[in-house]
Amino acid sequence: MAAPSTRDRILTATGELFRRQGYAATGLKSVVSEARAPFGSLYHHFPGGKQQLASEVIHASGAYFQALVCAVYDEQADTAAAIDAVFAGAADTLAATDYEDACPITTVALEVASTDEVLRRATAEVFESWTGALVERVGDRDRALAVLSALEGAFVLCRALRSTEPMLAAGRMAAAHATRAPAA
Amino acid sequence: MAAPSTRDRILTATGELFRRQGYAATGLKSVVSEARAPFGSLYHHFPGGKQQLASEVIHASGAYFQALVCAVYDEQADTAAAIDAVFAGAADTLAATDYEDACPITTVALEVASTDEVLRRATAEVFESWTGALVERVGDRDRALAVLSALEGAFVLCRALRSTEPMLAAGRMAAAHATRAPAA
DNA sequence: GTCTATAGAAGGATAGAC
DNA sequence: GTCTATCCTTCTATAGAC
Repeated sequence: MAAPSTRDRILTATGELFRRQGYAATGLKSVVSEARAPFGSLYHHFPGGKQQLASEVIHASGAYFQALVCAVYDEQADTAAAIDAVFAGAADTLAATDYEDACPITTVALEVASTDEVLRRATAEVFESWTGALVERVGDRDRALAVLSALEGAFVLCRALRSTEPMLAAGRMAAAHATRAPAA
Repeated sequence: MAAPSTRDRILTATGELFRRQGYAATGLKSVVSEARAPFGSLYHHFPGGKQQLASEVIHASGAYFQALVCAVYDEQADTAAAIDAVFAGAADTLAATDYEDACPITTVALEVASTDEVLRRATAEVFESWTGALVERVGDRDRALAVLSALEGAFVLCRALRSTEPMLAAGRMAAAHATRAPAA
């Protein structure tokens, strides 16, 4: 494959730093240092500054994560097995990465929800896209939102407790719920 | 009631800022300004600086939130109604506060999980305490962690989407799960 | 389009008068 | 124990050479 462009390296580095430590704690100096790019290139490629960079990172990592989860999901034959596989896969990844590689946008989403309307909208678009993909698979929006809530919340607890236990517990609940008949 | 002490005003103000915008984005200058306290008082009462302040805030808001949730829970007659009441109450609070008044420590928990071991432990202790309170009520640790994951994740989605829909969907799932017979 | 240097504001923390 | 002034670092952003 071709070597990634400066712009792509900046996006990737920012995404990793956001996932690990969030939006406010991530300085643009650390970004260019991590991306091995000169500082000026950042404002050349992202004239809108930190906000534009964050907006693009949110959408890019959102799309990447959605593709990843859908790939795991669609390998399985039925809904229960698919949900199980997604939560078990998330648990494995957490354990294998020292609890760093969780949802790429949750931390940022919480930081900006009440402080930056542009970025809040970006995270909302990503969550809506994920919800749409889940609706196609579990059948209705109510169950899709419930399953996604379980996954997001389990990421929080696993990272704080440094344990995969919440992810596995949430997975059992989500799999059972997604295969139950919808309520009246 | 007596007027709150300078120390208490600092703790309260910090808790509100953390809940709204997180740890890294909250400057100590804003804290003392919000608390109407002189800057020097902060280091007089919290010689350990921002980390000590955050640690105390995490524990204090954690205890406060636990008491609040337990009070709502214990007013109900059975498990399903209790879980319903907690999630519905969270949804009402979110809508009434412009989606600002959510879990007081989630944002901070995610920010510090991979960057500050002292604070990560503080958030872990709080989550463990909540889990213990839930175990007493829903019967086992697996279901307690699943219900808590659903609640935490729903807070994330509700704040990002500015909708109570995820909280209500997660509540239905959690109530059904908490009343189901435990798996073998 | 790449890169360096720096401006101007805000960050955490400290000293010391009162 | 209250409060002001300040230190040094880091932040976002810009200017301008190459």
